[in-house]
Amino acid sequence: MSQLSPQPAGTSLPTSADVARLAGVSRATVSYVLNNNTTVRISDSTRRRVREAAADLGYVPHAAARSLRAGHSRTVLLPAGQAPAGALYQRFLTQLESGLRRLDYTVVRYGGVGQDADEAAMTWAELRPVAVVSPDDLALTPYGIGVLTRSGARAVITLGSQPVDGAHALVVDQREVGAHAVRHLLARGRRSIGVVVPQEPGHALIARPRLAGALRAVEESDADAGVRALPLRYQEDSAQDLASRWRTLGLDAVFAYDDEYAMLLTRALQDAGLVIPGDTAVIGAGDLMLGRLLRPRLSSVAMELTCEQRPAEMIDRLVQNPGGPPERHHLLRPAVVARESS
Amino acid sequence: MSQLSPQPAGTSLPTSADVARLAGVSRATVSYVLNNNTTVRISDSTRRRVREAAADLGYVPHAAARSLRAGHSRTVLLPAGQAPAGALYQRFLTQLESGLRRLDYTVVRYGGVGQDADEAAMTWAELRPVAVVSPDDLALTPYGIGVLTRSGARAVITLGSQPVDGAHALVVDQREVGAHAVRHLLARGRRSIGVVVPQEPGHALIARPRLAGALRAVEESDADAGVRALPLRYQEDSAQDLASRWRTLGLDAVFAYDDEYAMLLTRALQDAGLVIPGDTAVIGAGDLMLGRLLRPRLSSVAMELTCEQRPAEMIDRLVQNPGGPPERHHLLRPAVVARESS
DNA sequence: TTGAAAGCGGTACCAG
DNA sequence: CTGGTACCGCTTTCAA
Repeated sequence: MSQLSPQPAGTSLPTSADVARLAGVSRATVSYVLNNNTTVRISDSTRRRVREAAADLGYVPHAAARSLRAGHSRTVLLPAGQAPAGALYQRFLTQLESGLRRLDYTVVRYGGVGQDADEAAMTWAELRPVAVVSPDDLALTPYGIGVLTRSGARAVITLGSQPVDGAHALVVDQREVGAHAVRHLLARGRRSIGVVVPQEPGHALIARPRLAGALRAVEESDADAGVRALPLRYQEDSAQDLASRWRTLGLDAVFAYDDEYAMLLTRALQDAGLVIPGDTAVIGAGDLMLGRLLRPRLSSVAMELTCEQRPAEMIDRLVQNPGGPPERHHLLRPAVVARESS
Repeated sequence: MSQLSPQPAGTSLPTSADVARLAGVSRATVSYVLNNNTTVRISDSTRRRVREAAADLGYVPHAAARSLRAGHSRTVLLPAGQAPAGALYQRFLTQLESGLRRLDYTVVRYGGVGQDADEAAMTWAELRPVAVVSPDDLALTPYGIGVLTRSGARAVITLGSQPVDGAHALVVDQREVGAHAVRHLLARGRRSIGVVVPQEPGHALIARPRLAGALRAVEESDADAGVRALPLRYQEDSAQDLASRWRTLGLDAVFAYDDEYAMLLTRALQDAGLVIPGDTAVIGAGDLMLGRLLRPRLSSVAMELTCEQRPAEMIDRLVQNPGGPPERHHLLRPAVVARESS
């Protein structure tokens, strides 16, 4: 095995032709050897010579040339939406990414930048990705899906609350989070329920379905209960303002959007002299460790993004076996963790 | 302007030859028109015909073919390290990413997967990136830098605590965070200082330099003070365990690694009957909103990852103007926010 | 078992 | 102003 020695810091990287020349064979042979092509028999001595030549020169194949010739790449595109991703989603993406890397895909993340969804689809298509996982704040259209499909993408997958026709879907249904929270509060006998709606724009895409789910849960219940949206900014003064108006709102419970907003609001309510859960029950979402440190300990809707089949493997399957009917997989598993605050 | 109509869902994406045929011109002309090549004059009528043909066919250029011909791509590689990134770092990467996208680079994030740094460098080199920003948990070696440089990378930039010879560096010196915290505690008259060291492996790369900085700050001071490392897991029982031993440790202050660990530890100390900051001063890092909700309000080392020059623009400059001496830019701006806990 | 050669899709030179 | 054409680096028949 040749040493990885600092090559003559010459001009540019050697090509397979350079390797062939040094090994005294043809470029074809180099390709066979380095790709472990089994359909062709190469003598062991030749193999060794080629390998040594490649190592000596520090040969690195040119991915673009290879995929141009092959007609397809192993690129999976993960466009990041405009919104800064939450921790849960980040973790999911990171896992997906390393899962795909393990299956030997090249993961390309496209940073969100103001582009119309159809423009974006064309930009992505330039890379001829073998699969695309698109978050729903980019609202892929059927036209965009068509472009990507025709560009060679063997799987187009949307990730978010809304499936799109013609694409597979990893469904993250945030409505279920709101519904779980509200059902829990109703079961606890609460009837007048506030639902915090963060005013930070990045949260809108999650807040709206959570509120919708809360509303639906009340409608579906027999109880004579009501839900009210409570705008809140992630700032102490905003929370204090809301807390000071609390008694006039006549609420006996609140689903605080997530644990961070819940902690913010809880503190403000307590400072305003309200007793939790006596006067008002509070539940958050995300089941952060920090919520357990509150007094009373914060109830929360715990969430997991999981799938019976690992998403990376699912994508691999769809890529290897395209043409099937659109698949839907629900990823979000909410579960109420009842603690002291409700 | 032609409509974006659903093309005949035919076989595959058209090539520039198809566009040329439909427009009745040569492939060269198509290339000139679509790239707005200024060195060559094309009649307006031809331009229009080409543009229409391209739109009608839904033509999308093939990025691999283009960069093969060009000999280089506009790909910037952002390998993600093994460790799950913290919120600050995530935000930085996201900003960098969209900054680069705005400058028309294609950002490729490589998910961390168990590879030796030199192997990784060769894998990256296959993509012929124009720049690489490598986090320091991948410990790029001079050999790896050589491979990347010779593969056409016009800027290799390390991101982390340690600059590497031959590469530019965005230095994130976590030691300064520990130093700031400890200097603050010393100024408050504290002399026996604990430093929390999280036991979660993902935090080691940050925790170690923060501890080192804390030690250095004590050494550099005139005070007769000492620092002691306090292993802690991010679990209530671990914090309770530490708190129960607290009095035997004889500490009058603690730098709790970050605000989350600080909140965890604060709660445990208070539950154990200790008074903060009377018995023990506490300071965290990160300046989370939630820390302000604690009683006493949590002091913290606020951090910002900034640079007089936006990192994306800096990379662009290095790419356009390579060959200069290695640059070092310090990104981390720590600043103590003294509240009630210290 | 190996080599020669034809492209993959674009770009850019040079001739017309 | 436009068309023909060589070539970027690699894979893959087809012949030898």
